[in-house]
Amino acid sequence: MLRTHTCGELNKSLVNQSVTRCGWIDTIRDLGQGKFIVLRDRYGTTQIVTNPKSSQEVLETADLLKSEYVVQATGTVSERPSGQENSEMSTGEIELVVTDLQILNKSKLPPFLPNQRELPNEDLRLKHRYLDLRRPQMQKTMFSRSLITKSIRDYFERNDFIDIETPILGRSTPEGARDYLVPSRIQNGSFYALPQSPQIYKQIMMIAGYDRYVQIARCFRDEDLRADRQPEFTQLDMEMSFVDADDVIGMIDGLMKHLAKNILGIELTLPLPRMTYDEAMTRFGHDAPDLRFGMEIVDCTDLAAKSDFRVFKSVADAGNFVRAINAKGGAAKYSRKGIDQLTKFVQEDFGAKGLAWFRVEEDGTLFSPIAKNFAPELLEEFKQRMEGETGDLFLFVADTWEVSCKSLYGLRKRLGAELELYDPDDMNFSWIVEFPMFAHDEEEDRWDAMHHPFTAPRDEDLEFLASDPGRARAKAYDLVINGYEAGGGTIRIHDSETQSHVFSLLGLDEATARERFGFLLDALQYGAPPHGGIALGIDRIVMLFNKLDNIRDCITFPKTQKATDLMTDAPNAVDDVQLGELGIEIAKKEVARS
RNA sequence: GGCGCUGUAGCUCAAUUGGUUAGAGUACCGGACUGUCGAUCCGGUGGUUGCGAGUUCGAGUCUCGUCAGCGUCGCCA
Repeated sequence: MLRTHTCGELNKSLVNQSVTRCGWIDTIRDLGQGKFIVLRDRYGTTQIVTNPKSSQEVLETADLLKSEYVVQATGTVSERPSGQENSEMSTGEIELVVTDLQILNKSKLPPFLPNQRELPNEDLRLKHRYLDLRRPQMQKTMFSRSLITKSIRDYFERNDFIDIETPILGRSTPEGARDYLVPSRIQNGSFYALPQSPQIYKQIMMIAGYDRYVQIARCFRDEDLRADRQPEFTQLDMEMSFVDADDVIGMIDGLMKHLAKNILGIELTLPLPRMTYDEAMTRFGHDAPDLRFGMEIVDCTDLAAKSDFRVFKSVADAGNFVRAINAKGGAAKYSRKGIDQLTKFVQEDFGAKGLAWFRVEEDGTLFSPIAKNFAPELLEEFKQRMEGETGDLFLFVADTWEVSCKSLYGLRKRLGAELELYDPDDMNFSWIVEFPMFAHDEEEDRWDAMHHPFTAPRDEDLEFLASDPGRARAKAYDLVINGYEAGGGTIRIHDSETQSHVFSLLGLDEATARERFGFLLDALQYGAPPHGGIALGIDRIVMLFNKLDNIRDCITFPKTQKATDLMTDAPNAVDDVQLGELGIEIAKKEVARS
């Protein structure tokens, strides 16, 4: 070992001992007769000092030091003179009076310094990720991530789960997200797919009798990126046999309590609250609502039908919806111009035709450019329904159920942040349950699986599979934290009769189903136990537990929005020899990257 | 694929209606200083304003294109 101690562990108990530490030069303060040099490693920082009594060799070496040099410093731990302690530093009571100083490696002047106050632009951080990862904030997140995965593994081990690895090279199935494909050299023209999730393998493991499976699994989806979405991400994937939805939910409840305590030091009360999908859509317009604040959606369709306002009336008469949110105290914050921006927002992002608004005035009356279309008594009814008070701003979307949900959800999320309706440090855990089995695809007039085609219907909804598929609810559950979908799971179908029924509803004929999922259908016929599970997004959990607002800060080497790794420049072009072995020719060279 | 924001010194940002030699802080380099800890003080280096066209007497500023980063909609069973 080149060191006896790290930079975070020196304290008064070591005074007068000779110790050796290694680290990076964080700062140098040169006072002429002596230098104060702060050395940094992942455990912390300590100050080392030179003075006129230092050896000539030490002084000469100290003169050569620059930012981010890697050094080895041996010296005597000394108490700092009275009044010179630094309470900001964990090692601030002591310093190291250096007796030997070695430069282990030099550093070019970095484009940015790990201790600089203003964060550089993200592209620069990603290009020089090794410098960015030296920043204490990034290190803190990575340690937190490590602690989270360790806690997860401990929890599942205590609960008799088996940690099992599943293949990365798998079979492509055209369901769901786009696959990342890997060409086969041995079988030219054939491709593996990287897993979007280990879904099918873990079901097979249940059939194989490994009744409690867990894996921290890397998953891949070739879709566009977002602040909370990367093409390559990590899931906590688990599956259990002989369980129903409550058992899986209960197991994850326990995990969340364990994590909240270990990572955040807070006690969660179990069970975590649950809300049905239908209730979430009605009250919040979304299946992953942020429950840290209110501002729920209020349905005013019946009132709208009584107005002379053509837009409201026609929408109501057509069987669509006039729904609203009340931005409490929002009238002051949103001027006409501000409301115009909100209108543009719902139009451009959610396809709403417009945004009607009312302001509650000082005298309690409602003001709006469209108010003249409403009888005074009707306005009063609106105010009552919206629980309006002076200074409130009502925002109405009159549209289809889907558009009103999306628009009001978007507005609620935006206004919640802009009006600071919640404490950013709050953590809200809840379940959304009883998702629909199917979503109707209007364009192609067919049913799509809301989750995946192996999801089991609720026992009491079995009959709807035949009579009214849109009414059938699934044994499905999503964990929502602060308005983010932290994960989702289902109880799976384990009998082939129900499975065939679902396939036929999805328009999958037997031959197609066999071609895509034959191995699973076969396996289901050899004694498949009732089973179900869940997958949680580890990156998102790290993000939420660390109060971060983007997932890239939780991943050591993330991709940009164009799915590039700025440090390695992946993806890159490969030479024709490599392509030739794979039997591949590029039809259209759009980008030639080196 | 759509919409929007951003791109100026190593870094973070300024630059009035289009108008003189594009500034500041920080970093860096040199000097001073025995207790600093965002050290301080003095001096200095540093720019093809992402790239390419166009409009104009004149473009960091306006227009078009393009590249990159970010946000978002579509998409993500």
